[in-house]
Amino acid sequence: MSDPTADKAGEPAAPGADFIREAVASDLASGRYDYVRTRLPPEPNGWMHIGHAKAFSIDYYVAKDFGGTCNLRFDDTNPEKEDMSYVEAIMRDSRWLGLDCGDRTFFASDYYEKLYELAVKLIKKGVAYVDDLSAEEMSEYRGTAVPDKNNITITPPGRNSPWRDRSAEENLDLFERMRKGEFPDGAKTLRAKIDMAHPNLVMRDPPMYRIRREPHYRTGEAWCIYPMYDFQHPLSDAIEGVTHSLCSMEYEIHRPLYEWFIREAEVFPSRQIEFSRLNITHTVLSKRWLLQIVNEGLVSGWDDPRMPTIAGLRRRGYTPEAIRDFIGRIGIAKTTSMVDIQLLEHCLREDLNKRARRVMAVLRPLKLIIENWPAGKVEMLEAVNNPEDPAAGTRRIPFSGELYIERDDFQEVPPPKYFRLFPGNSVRLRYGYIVTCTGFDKDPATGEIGSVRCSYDPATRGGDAPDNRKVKGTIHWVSTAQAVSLEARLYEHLFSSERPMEVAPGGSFLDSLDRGSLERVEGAFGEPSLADSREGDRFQFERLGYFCVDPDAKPGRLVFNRSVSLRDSWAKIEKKQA
RNA sequence: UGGGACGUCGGCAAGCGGCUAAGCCUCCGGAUUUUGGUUCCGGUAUUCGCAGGUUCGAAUCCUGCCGUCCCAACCA
Repeated sequence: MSDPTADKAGEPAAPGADFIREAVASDLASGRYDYVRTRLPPEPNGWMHIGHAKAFSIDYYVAKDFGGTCNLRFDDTNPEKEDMSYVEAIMRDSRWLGLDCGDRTFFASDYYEKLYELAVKLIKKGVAYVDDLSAEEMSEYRGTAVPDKNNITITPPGRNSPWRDRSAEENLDLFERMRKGEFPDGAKTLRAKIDMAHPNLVMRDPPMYRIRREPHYRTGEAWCIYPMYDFQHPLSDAIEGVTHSLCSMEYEIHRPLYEWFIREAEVFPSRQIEFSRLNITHTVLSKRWLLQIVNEGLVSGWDDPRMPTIAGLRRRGYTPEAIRDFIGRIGIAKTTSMVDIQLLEHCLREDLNKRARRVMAVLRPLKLIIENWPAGKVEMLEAVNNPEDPAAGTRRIPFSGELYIERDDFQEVPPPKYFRLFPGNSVRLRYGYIVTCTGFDKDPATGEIGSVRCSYDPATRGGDAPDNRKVKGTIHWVSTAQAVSLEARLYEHLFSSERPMEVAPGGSFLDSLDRGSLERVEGAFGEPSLADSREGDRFQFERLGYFCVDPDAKPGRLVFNRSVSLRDSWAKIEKKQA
C-alpha cells in the first residue's frame, strides 16, 4: 500500500494506449463529443467475476483518463433472474476493487416510464408495432440460422408478420392495453419495424417489449411489460448522456440496432465500442455456469476461494492491487484470447512479496528432537518480519529442544540434489541453529517416520556459521510447546482442464471440475505470533506460500486459506527426475 | 454462395510503409541468497495464418485463399 505506483496499477499508461482510448481521443478531437462518460452495465443476476472486473476497469479508467465520469447502471430488465442481493454484492465488490462510482449509481428500472414514452414515440412514427405471433412463430418467421448438412449455417430471408402493418392508432391502443395487463404473458410483443430480410438476424424486427407477470425486485408489480436489452440499452445510455458505451465483442452484431434505436428515438447519440472479453485457463467466466456450480453445491458459495468471482478472490487472499495489475497487463484488444492463470498468480505473488509479513508454520508436522539441547530450555530468537520491507521490523520466536518441521524436509534416503535433512546431513533451522541429523524413528509396521533426532551446534545461534562452513539447506520450524494449531486450506484450480469451456460432445463442463480442488489440512501448527491474527490478515508462511485468515476462523480456531504458493523450483527438479 | 469479427513467440500483446519485430507471463540456463522465495544477468519469432501483387522498401497497402470465434432467447 505504501508503494505509490501500486494504485496506478491497472491504469494503462496514457490516453491512446489502446484502440478504445484512441477512438475516444479522436472523438474528442473531432468534436463528436466534448466530454466523456462511460457506464458499468451489470445485470444483477450473479456475482461479479474477474471478467466483469476487466470490463468495469476499462469503463472506469477510460472515463478517468479523459477527465470524464463513469456511471454504475444496473441493467435490470429481466425480473425473473434479478435480485437485490446481487445488486448489493456487485456494489460491494466494485467498491472493494476501487471502481467506485459514488452517487452515480442508477437503474434501468428507474427509466421504465421514460422508455415507455420512447416506445410510444416509435409507434407513432410507424417504426414499431404490436405483434401477436407466439415466440415459436416469431422465431420461424425471422428465418433464423439453420445448420445444413455441411454444418454451415444458412439463413433464409424472414417473412413479415401478418400483424406488421397495423395502424399506428391500433398499435398505440394495443401497447397501452399490454401495459394495463389485458393480455396474457407472451400473447403479444412490441417489435421494431426494420427489415425482415436483413442479413443481420438481430435487425429482423427485434422485440422491444414482452409481457411478463413477474414481480420485479425494484418495481414490484407496477409493470407487466418489460423492455428488452436491445431497446433499453441504447436509450438508457442516451438518458444518462453516455458518450462511449463499451461492451464485449458479442454485441458487435447488435451495434447497427443500437444505432437504429438512437436514430429513430432521436436521442443522445452514444457510441458503442466493442472489445474482447476475458478468458482464463482452468476456470470458467460465465455467470450461467458459475451459478450452476453454486446451486449444485459444488463450491461453498459465490465467495468460495476457488471461484473466479471478486468475492472468491478476496476470500482467497487476493488484493485489489493484484487484480488491477493483472487487468492492466492483459491489455485490451479484439482478439479472442485465453490468459494463462499463472499471470494472475504472478501478480498476487509480486504484490504480496512486498507487503506480506513472514511467519513460520508447519503444515505436515514431523517432530524434530535436538538431543544435546539443555532440557527444558526455551530461547527467544529474533526473526525478520519482511526482508523486502525493513520497516516491518523484527519479532521474537521461541526455540526449544523439541520442534515441528515439515515432513517433506526430511528424507530417509535423499533423492538427487536434495539438500534438506537426511541422516548425517546438516541443515539450518531458520533464525535458529545449524543442526545435524543423527537418527530417526520409524514405525516398523507402517514405515512412517515418527520423529527425527539431531544435534545442534551452539556456536551457530541465529543461523550463522562462524567457521564459514557451507550449509545449503535452511528449513522452517515451530517449537512444539508454544505452537498454535491451525487449519490450512489448500486449493487447486477449480477445473483440471486448461479450457473447461471446451466441452466434449455429449459432455458437460462439469466433467473437468476438480472435486479434490480443496484440501483441508487440519493438524498444522504455526508460530505463536499467529494467535491473534484476524480475518483477512495476510502472511507469507515461509517456504510455503501466501496465506490469509478465512472468515470461518473463530477465536481460538485459526483457519488459513492458501492464496497462492511460492514459486517452487524444487518441484520442477522433482518433476524432471520423475 | 447468410451476417459480423479476428488471425504477430507456448500464453497475453505492442507495432499505424523504412533502425537487427517492444514488453509482460511461462519456459530454459547462470549469479546472489539464513525462504530450492526475492533480486539480478542471459537465452528463446531472420519472422508476422498462407499465396500472390503494389513499392526502392510491407507484419503494416491490395487481391485471393485458409483457419478461429460470435449470431437460431418474448436473456443481457
